[in-house]
Amino acid sequence: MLRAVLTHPTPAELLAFLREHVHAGGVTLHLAGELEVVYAGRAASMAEAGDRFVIVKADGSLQVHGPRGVKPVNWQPRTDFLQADLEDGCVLLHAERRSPAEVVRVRVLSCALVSALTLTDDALFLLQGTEAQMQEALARHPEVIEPGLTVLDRELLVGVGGLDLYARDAQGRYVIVELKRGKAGHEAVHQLSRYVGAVRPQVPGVVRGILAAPDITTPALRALEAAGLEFRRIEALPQVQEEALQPLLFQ
Amino acid sequence: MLRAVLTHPTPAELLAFLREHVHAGGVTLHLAGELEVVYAGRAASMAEAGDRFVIVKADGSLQVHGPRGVKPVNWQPRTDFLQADLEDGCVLLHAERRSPAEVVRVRVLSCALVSALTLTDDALFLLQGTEAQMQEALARHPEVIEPGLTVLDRELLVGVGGLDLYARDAQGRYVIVELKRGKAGHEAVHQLSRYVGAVRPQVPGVVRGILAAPDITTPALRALEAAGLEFRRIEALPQVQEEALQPLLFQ
DNA sequence: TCATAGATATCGATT
DNA sequence: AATCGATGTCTATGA
Repeated sequence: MLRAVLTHPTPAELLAFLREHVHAGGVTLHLAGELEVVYAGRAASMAEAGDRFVIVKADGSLQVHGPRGVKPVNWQPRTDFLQADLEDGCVLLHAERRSPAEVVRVRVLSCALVSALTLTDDALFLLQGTEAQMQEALARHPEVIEPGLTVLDRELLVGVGGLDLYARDAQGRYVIVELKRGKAGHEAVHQLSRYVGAVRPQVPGVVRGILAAPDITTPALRALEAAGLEFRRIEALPQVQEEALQPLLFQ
Repeated sequence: MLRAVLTHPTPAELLAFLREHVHAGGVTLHLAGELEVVYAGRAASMAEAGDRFVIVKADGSLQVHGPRGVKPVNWQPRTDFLQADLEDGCVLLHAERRSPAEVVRVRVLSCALVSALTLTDDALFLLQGTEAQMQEALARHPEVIEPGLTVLDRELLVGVGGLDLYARDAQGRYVIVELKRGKAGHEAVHQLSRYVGAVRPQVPGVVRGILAAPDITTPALRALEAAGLEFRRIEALPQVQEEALQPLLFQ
């Protein structure tokens, strides 16, 4: 897994190290030191310098981190071109991307540590508690939303975007359900409103719209009610939690 | 800047290393190896294992990276509690956060490389090309949007949310301008539509809504026209670029 | 603290 | 390639 590591290399040593490892298959590079970074792309440009570290992964993604926070100070999700050079006695990392056109240039003023790792590809991976799981749970147990509700379809496409749940209530009225796994805001109300407006002309009778979420912002609730739509608080999904937790036990 | 580095430490050596450096001031840790990660918090929980590396920064932020992508596979933006222990002969990193309650546990099955760096705090930093700059530019030169336009206000609050620009056209009609620095989509149309709807009842006469952006998606343009709103393509902001560059010189 | 909106958002699915 | 929707989005800002 560990291919090589150097502490306090000279620019020439660093350049040789980078050239040896940067384009080798499956290699992740980690370089810490005093760096100058320039980014230009999309609509913004940026310049920045200080104690930083750079990570270059095998897929060509590059990120420059500062002393704080999860978010990199500069990054490039995918590079079409990646090269290391000497310029004015300093190593220069140059990463380019087309479509959108972007450049990140990292000048290494001094390097304290550089390492090359071989990370084998992904391992098993589980995620639960997503909106997809919430949708699955409520499709199976629509009575949590409202007694007498029958689910007709999930992810039904209407114009642009898809309805989370398309159902019929006890009185036979069509019901459109929009799900949010977190607190619902304006955009959820507009989404639901848009779907209801798209379905109404296509079916006879009343079309109800229900926003189902664990919580809703106060202004969003006002907007929802003003639009004649409904909110259902989803407190818990007991069946789902048990089912979903099972895989964890067999880890 | 480089405090310490170890290759292939035993669990006991690794534990001692972590305990020595993890709570020292201004230290960033980098640990690569075979890791098992469990996250639980908010609405989701997740389990995941494989060749990974962990970065713990001085602010307590923790991120676990896999072989691909800029985004970490697991992370914790801020930790209230961070601790390293031995469990079943493996080092276990335990990071907790209250409000929201979240836990990330990293079990180190094997460690190839661990390092401790001291990154001094931030350096100079420049950014340009933001929406705020675009707003400033168009407020000064509203003729780019439309000849005869007079800007009345910027960031005017109406109910919830704020108008980017509030203006009057050559015929004296009120105009609401929504800006996007990139390609405008649905959400920009909904935002503008919401603002226009909020302002209309409060002023006499016609209220126009203009979405000003370098580009717009086809569905968004259809929605915009259906709502009786307008699109203005903003190709370039020549005056702004010069002005915006000035502060750079004095940084 | 809550609510809103921007972001070089990233990422995956689907057309 | 373009577009849309979700994200453990994160982060800044204002009420």
